[in-house]
Amino acid sequence: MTGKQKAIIEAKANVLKALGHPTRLWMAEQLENGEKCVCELAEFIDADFSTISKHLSVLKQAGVVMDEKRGKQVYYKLKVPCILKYMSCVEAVIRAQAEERAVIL
Amino acid sequence: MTGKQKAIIEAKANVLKALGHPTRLWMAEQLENGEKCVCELAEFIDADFSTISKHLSVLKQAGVVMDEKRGKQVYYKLKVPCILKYMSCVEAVIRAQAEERAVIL
DNA sequence: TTGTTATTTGGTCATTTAACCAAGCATTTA
DNA sequence: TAAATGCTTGGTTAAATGACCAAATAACAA
Repeated sequence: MTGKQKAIIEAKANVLKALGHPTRLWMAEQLENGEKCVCELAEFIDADFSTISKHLSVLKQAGVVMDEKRGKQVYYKLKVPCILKYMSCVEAVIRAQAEERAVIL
Repeated sequence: MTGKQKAIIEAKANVLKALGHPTRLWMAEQLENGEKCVCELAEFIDADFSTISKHLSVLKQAGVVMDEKRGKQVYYKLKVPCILKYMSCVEAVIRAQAEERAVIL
């Protein structure tokens, strides 16, 4: 593998990793219907504000979202909306898993 | 959020997290063209065999791959091949990121 | 049966992650 | 200008992760 190929795979993995946390994935899904300010997201998350802010910064770092300050508030939106189109397949994965476990139990 | 919704988002995040490591993502991509035994994957990965084996078990746990022992070898394959269709979008994300950084630098 | 090959498992350790709290910084409101 | 609001940053800490080594297991070969 060349250095470039390695860098690409690392960047891709980083995007997946950013979405690989329940709170962050939930946030990204909320942004599917348009931008939201931090306070709107925070309303439904049971965690410290600083924790929420840090999760958003992980998503931003990875390139999943972008932010814009307007007045007192900061608005976040998806940068590349297709990122959530994937979820139908991810759901197929977990459905298969669930069925399998059901058989085992 | 109901307990079920929470469980679903956790399971989905778990799949993304499993793919969110360069080595594991690379492995999953290798399996796109059909099953491979551990030794075939290991050939190109500069890590201990035990490390490779553990990465595969993370992918298996998450439901991304399945394994089958045949003779002395264990073969792994994608369980739900669509899991990699996504990558075109992930690539769009990292391309956007790269362009942005290029502008900054 | 003994050895060899292919892979997994258990243990250890350094690093990273994610949570909280406290403090900091803009922006707006009083 | 002072106080309040909305969010981020820095510090701390416990838990999770990922790497390696050594040992275990399983299947085949000698």
